[in-house]
Amino acid sequence: MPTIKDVAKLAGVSTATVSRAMMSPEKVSEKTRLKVELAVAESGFSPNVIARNLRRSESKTIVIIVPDIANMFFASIVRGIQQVALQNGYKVLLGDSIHTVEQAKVYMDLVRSKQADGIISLTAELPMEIRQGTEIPMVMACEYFPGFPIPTVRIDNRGSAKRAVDYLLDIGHSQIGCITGPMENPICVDRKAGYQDSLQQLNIPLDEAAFEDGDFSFQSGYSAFMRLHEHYSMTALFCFNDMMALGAMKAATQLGIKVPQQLSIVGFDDLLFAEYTNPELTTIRQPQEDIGKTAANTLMKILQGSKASQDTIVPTQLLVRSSCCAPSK
Amino acid sequence: MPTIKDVAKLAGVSTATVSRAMMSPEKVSEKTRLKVELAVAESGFSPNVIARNLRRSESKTIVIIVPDIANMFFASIVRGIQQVALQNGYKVLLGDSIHTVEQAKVYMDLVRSKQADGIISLTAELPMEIRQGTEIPMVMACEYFPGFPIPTVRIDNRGSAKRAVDYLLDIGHSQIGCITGPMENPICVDRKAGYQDSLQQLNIPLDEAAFEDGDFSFQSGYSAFMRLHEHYSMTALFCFNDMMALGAMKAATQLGIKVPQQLSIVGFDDLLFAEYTNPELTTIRQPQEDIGKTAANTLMKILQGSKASQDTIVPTQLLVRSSCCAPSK
DNA sequence: CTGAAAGCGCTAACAT
DNA sequence: ATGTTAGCGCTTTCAG
Repeated sequence: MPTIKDVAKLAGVSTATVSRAMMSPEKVSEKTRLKVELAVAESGFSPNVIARNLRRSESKTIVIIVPDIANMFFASIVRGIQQVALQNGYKVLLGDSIHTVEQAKVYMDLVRSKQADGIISLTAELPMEIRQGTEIPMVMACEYFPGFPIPTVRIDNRGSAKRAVDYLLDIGHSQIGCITGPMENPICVDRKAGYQDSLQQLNIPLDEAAFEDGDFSFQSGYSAFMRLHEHYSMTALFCFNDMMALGAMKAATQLGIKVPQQLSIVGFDDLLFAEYTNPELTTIRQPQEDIGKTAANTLMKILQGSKASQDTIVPTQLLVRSSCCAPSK
Repeated sequence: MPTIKDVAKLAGVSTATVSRAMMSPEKVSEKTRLKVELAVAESGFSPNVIARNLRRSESKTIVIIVPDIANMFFASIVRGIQQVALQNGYKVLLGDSIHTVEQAKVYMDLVRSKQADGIISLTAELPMEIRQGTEIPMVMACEYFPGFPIPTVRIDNRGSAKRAVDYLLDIGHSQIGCITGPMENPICVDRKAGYQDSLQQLNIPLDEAAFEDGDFSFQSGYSAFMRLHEHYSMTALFCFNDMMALGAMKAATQLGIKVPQQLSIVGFDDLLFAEYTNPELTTIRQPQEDIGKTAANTLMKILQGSKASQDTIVPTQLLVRSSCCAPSK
């Protein structure tokens, strides 16, 4: 591989001039710029970015931490991030933390060791160190943790959940089961509060038996419904994500419960497959790609040195499809 | 951030000794090693990996090129790759080529510019340059391109497709529609050949009307079925992937066609959701995580300088679920 | 507008 | 076993 020295020799100029011709062409005379360009082409030179990064002490790379790369929810967010990162000349490293803070730490260390400039975390399962403020440029998307002094991009989880349950109430349900996510997770606490807000406004008593925990996977939705069905009688079900909703739908079908005639189901996220389920899934749409883009833009600003970056709340939307109907009398 | 110099000063040794203490502890006396470790801890030193990489001219990073990050098929493969990469001390960069060779080239250039050591490509949409052998350490997974001198890890597409269609014939079908992928793609050509092999062995005449092209997306499966249904009468359908199968299933349901009673459907891939569709999808299982691991292992060997790396074919499996039954008479 | 020279932080001969 | 020294390839003052 040719280096900048080779190009300089070939063009009959100094390495400094070659560097300038590439980095800031306006600082170089038209004539020499052309000489350099020619030499670059002729030699097939491609700058060693590692050397450049060392010199400028930046890596032009950001890291995305996802808790589970197999969870389809993150794909579009990643794509959104990738888009604006690339536009800004950044590469994107994807790190799967497998729901462990140890792995998350490994990825955060990439910044310390100068392999990355900043982090976008799609999980709140992060080392506690960051509680007392971290020097690491970082933004969190979707999830958050009260007390973490980190800019976040997310939705109004409480309001969105209320919206979903309001809809079920509107069409006549009052026995509404709920499959939650892991309740250590603040967004799950919020969604549960939203569910409760909704019932309370109609003075419907809360029943702890209406809840079963899942972990956001298909499988957990399936088994949570099986448990729930044992001890709670319902005409509708609200699930904290689409994957669990699909799992629950399968369980119901297997038990001979007709959806939506005997059981209405509402999901959360609006994954790609949500309109291809049978019946099609009514759900709360999170603008995944937007969330990714916004998070990336926020990080870009931080990397450019702007301090005061706020949390942003992006809007959601209830998508009414055919997995719900009025309860049969 | 403290540098190796600071640590050296603190420990009262030379920078070389600090470096040795970290890289090859056995070359350093017990006593000084402890001094160094202490100094490292006290200063909070974390080595600048960029500098190290420059010096050693390697980046300990590999790049995965995926044609479409939103296609769920790739998630588990990526996870498999990530696992063995991490075990071998490599980071993983994920690049979405959005089905363009230009973007793919951008990612391949990361190797030239020393930002990455090697590539695993999950797409065959690559610059033609690599036809005449490339110096870039690279392996291809799932897809391949005849004439590319690159080690590949993939399945027997032709045999697997035949297997799927054989099954449909076995249970009594003979009018079998087929939703293919883009036919420029060699694996699609193979799968189509497998379909034909299957019919030919029973001397069933081939009918070009049985085919419609899709692009592997839900949406394309839906619309391909709508078109196919116009001009071809069938009792069974073979789709080149699960996402299209689900799209087709939705289209059939919408047309009032009962699955499987009036239409049996077989997919391909065994995505996570395949056993949560309604009815559950019979499909060809690709061992996605294994494919990823094998590809990564192959690349690791290449990076360690071993030349003769062969193509590997990993086995598939027909998973019989409830989306198929004998045709009604 | 251009060149000379000084490093970025680290590792690896080569000495001792 | 440890220290000295010379870069890896690039950017960026500082002079001219």
